[in-house]
Amino acid sequence: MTGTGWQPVRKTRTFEDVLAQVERRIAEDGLMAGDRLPAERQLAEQLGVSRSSVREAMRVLETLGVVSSQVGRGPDAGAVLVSKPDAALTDLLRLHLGLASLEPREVIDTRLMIERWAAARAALTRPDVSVLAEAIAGMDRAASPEEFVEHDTAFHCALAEASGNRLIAAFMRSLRDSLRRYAVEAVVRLGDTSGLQTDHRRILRAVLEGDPDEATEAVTAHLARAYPDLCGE
Amino acid sequence: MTGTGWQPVRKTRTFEDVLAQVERRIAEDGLMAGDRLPAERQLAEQLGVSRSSVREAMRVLETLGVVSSQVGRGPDAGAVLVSKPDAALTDLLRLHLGLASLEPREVIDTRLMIERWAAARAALTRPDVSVLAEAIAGMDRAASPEEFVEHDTAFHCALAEASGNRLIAAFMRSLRDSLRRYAVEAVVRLGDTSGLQTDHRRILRAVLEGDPDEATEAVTAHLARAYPDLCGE
DNA sequence: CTGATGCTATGGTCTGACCATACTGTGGTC
DNA sequence: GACCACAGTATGGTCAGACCATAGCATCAG
Repeated sequence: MTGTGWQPVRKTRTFEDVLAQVERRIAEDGLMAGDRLPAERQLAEQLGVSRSSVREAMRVLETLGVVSSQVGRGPDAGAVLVSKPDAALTDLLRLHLGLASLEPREVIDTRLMIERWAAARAALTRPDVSVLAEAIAGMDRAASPEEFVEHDTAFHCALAEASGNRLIAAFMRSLRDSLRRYAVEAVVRLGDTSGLQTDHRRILRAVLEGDPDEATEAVTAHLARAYPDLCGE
Repeated sequence: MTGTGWQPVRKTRTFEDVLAQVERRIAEDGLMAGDRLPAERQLAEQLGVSRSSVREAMRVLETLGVVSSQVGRGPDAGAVLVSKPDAALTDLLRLHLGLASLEPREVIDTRLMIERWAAARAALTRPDVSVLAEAIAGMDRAASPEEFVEHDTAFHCALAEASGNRLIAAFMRSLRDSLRRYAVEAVVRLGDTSGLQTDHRRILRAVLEGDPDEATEAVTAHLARAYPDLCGE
């Protein structure tokens, strides 16, 4: 289950074996999101392992956003395959930020990279921009920095969604979740949000007009305003 | 432990409580990579839960690349805090690709985005390029597409490392791991690798000369050659 | 036909046991 | 005193079996 390269010759643990078997079954049977996995007790018997080991494997799959477990009985109960990488990415970023093994700077830089790319892509695909417009209106109405950031996050995540790339959109959502604290600080530091709103409208206009270069430029200007100390790129 | 937003009012499971406690302890005590967590039995007693629940929490943390468990006794035994997000990202991508909830196109596009950014950054930071040069030499010596891709991966990952952003470098490694199969196919399809090598040398030169625009351009040209069907960006 | 009620399969949790591992300390030997 | 063999022990890994809460399902009474 772990990545391809691993130096130590460590013996494969039972739950790792379960993971491999489940992954193999997913690939061979062509299982998709929405399909059900066998019940824990059943899977344990099939693989000749204890239920504990199956449970640990399930926990891993759940952490990776691949399965969702529901108690009870019926079609929706049991371990169902899903596709929710967001929580996994968010947890990953938050924990590694907490461990100080990632600098905020690195996370913010990553966000800059994603956002510029997504804006250009969104301008090319001419998406539905109603969510973007609504988010801008929400920011206009916002009565507190927290509320402003809430709608700001919605705006930027919608922009990433509009790029049409689900991986990048998921990454963007996770980055925003991890950076919410810093975003609020930035808004408080700025005080006046009218400049940010001007930027947002410029980004929206560029997307509407299908001008990727202008969209990239607008996003760059926006982020330079929001994080002036990090603009040196 | 799960991300901030979660609609269902689902009762907090015990292992999630353990995760929260451990995370709190990491934050409050300022624990860093290399520090040890209490033993499973000890932690279970401290938190008033069973060892099973502690183990499930450990499995999650291990999946996220935050802890590493070692059996035996001594200073290196037990659950040690680490910082290895690579395997987590790789597993995440591979599983979601297997579930067909992510298209190869989306992953490859993400790679393009990262690579262009990293090349420009590397050109600005003037890193040690010996690894890059060695990777190019390795590709010259390669006797099979698999071997070529091996060194090609090393080259592109080294480029990402050279950007100085560990998050992006980790993401790049995971992307390459997930895409190894497609990379080999691309090399086989091309047949002749001399063009790719010309590109690699151009990228290396641009980084050496500290020219970020040329580096971006070189990477773009390289990827357009490697994935001609995806060049429409 | 409808509603109430017991049944049952599911995940969630706990307990207690045993194993393999790898360090630690002890004691004997040279 | 230095060194080595060996028992002790704390660690994670695994298993078996039990009990609980949940939630759909089947049955039966009206």
